[in-house]
Amino acid sequence: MAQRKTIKVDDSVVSCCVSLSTDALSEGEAHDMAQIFGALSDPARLRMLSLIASENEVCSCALEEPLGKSQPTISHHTRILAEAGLIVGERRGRWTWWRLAPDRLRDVARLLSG
Amino acid sequence: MAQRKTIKVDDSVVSCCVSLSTDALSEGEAHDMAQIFGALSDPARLRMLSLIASENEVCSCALEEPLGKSQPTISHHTRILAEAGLIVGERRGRWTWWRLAPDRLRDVARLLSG
DNA sequence: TCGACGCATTGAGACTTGTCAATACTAGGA
DNA sequence: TCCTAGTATTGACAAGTCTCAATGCGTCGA
Repeated sequence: MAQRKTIKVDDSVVSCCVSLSTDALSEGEAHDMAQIFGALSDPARLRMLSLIASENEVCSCALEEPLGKSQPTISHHTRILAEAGLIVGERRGRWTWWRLAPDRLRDVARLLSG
Repeated sequence: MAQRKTIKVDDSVVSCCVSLSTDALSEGEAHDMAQIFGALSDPARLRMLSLIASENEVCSCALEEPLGKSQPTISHHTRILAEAGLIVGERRGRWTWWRLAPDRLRDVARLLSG
């Protein structure tokens, strides 16, 4: 089995070298990757990501109307995306602004194609 | 809103042009993408994919022992991966052989980094 | 200090998912 | 035609997820 380095970011494996197609994943690596893909496995969250990506930076309050979800639901989803390291929130006064975690999607993409 | 073409493969959106970071996803696109990521959101399925990728072609019977799951569970997971278009099964005699759907992971990767 | 506003958390209900025992299906060999 | 072996399907249960109403927590302006 080839030697392999992994990088832990926000308590989840992102990879410089981890890939599906090299050799068998450990249980731990599989668990961490599954969490990231789980965050991407909900239509509402994908649309949120898409909105944030296209606007560069979005206030939580600006997500309720286009998604048609209640405020607690939006908060729930932003939390899941943030815990997966996909978005980053910054509180400015009363508002929380969300933006994509830089290069994070690219890292995940590398897991698949690497 | 920019014009955009999509390709349907196995009843799910894979993209030549769909991307998270262009403009807002429709509900339909988000649903289809969520199905693919949902297939990737289970540790057992990720390890299955990894095993298949590293062996090039794997018999169903060769997945039970390394994953420590029962035969019906293995069958359940292979079905989900196949329905997401990530693996392809071929029956030869009594055995079913699984391999990665060519370039499918790369297509999904492009959804994220495109 | 108080009220209003934006967001987070809690609790509950409906729904989905992962798992396995039991059973059915299908192909090969005797 | 049987019997056996590899898979697929069904049914059931536990665990997890999505959603929203109600409530709590900070922050700003008056």
